[in-house]
Amino acid sequence: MGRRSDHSRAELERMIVLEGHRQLAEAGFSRFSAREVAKRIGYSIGTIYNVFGSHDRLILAINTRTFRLWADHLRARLGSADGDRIRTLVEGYFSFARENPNLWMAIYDHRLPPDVAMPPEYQAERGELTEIVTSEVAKVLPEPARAGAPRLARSLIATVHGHCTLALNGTFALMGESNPLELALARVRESLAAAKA
Amino acid sequence: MGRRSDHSRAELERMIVLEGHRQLAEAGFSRFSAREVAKRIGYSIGTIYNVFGSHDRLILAINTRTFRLWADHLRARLGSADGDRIRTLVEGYFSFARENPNLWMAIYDHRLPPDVAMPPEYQAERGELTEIVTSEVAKVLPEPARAGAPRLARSLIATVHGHCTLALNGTFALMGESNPLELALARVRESLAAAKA
DNA sequence: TTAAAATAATAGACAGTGTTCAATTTTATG
DNA sequence: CATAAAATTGAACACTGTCTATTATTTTAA
Repeated sequence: MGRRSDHSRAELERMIVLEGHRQLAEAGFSRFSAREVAKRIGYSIGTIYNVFGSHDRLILAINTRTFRLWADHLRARLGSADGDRIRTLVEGYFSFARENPNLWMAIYDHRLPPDVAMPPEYQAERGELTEIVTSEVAKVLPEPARAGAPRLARSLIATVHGHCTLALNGTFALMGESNPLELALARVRESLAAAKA
Repeated sequence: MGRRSDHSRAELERMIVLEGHRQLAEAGFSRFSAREVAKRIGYSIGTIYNVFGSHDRLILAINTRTFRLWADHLRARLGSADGDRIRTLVEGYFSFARENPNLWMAIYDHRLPPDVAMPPEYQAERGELTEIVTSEVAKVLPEPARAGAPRLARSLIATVHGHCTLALNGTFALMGESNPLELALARVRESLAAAKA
């Protein structure tokens, strides 16, 4: 059959990503099924492969969307932030991950094979996220230290990421730690204080 | 058939874990196959399930072994360390992950379902690893701050873990960062310095 | 020594998965 | 309307983890 409804190709693509997003959020990375996505939007598995080409590229498209939602989440929080924007940033990192654990973890669960290229949109959304952090870090640093903001921002992202990962996968609970967020924030503050001096 | 060779049950268990370890190191978590493990040691898939009961418990057994090797790796490095034991620790964390990327990542790739319990040996090996770090952190802290060593150690593990994760999955390379290890070490030093003051 | 019980191992069946692709149906165009 | 183009299908393939009835061996008991 050919085009069977009023959906353009772009709209079909959106439908698949949207339903895929829903599925990934519900089932998690390991139980995600492209067949199930197709079934739920009333298409067959072949259509998914015509549009996305592979499982990897479908996941990539879904993760790109997650990145965008995550960046939106941070921007919204920063928009209505009181003075402590660094805390807002760390809390925003954690809260998105906690509110969307399967989606957030899927970003890091998915390791793309060497033969499949990273889509430009994916890299763009990812870049925006780091840009948000970098600009906030720069704001907090005194003029002479500001040149080091990008590098410090990457490092602070890694620091918060590590705390968030171990929080979500239960490692901190196993270690008897009940407040990973405050732990992460303390580390970030120390590093910023050191950069100021 | 019954026992067909001179392998005791415990020896068979070891054989499976050993070959599984090899497979996991080669293929990585997503391409790991219990069937392939069985085939390579000359047994059938059923035997794996008689011994381990499920895919999850096999992975758990393999990851337990990885934890032990990792702890050994750190102990060996600390044993022949010069004065800078903190650097040795961070470097040991990174070097094990870099030398065994698939095994190291598999530890965090594997999310065990809520219905399968964590084996005591798993938790024990994991505990030893954090103990190594905690004791080194305690050594570096002045007497009055030493009570906070366990909590700080957890946090520093998370910090280094985050840097190591983003290093191995290519995020740092994408961000243009070429030396994640030194970044991690700098953050750790800052936090230790802050704890001393 | 032989019979019974316990153990070990197998291989096939089942329901899934990602992937491919020839066949088919729908739409658009001349 | 006829034809070309595009979109969609679903069966087939080679896998996967999991379960189970069957068979073979070893151990134990009589």
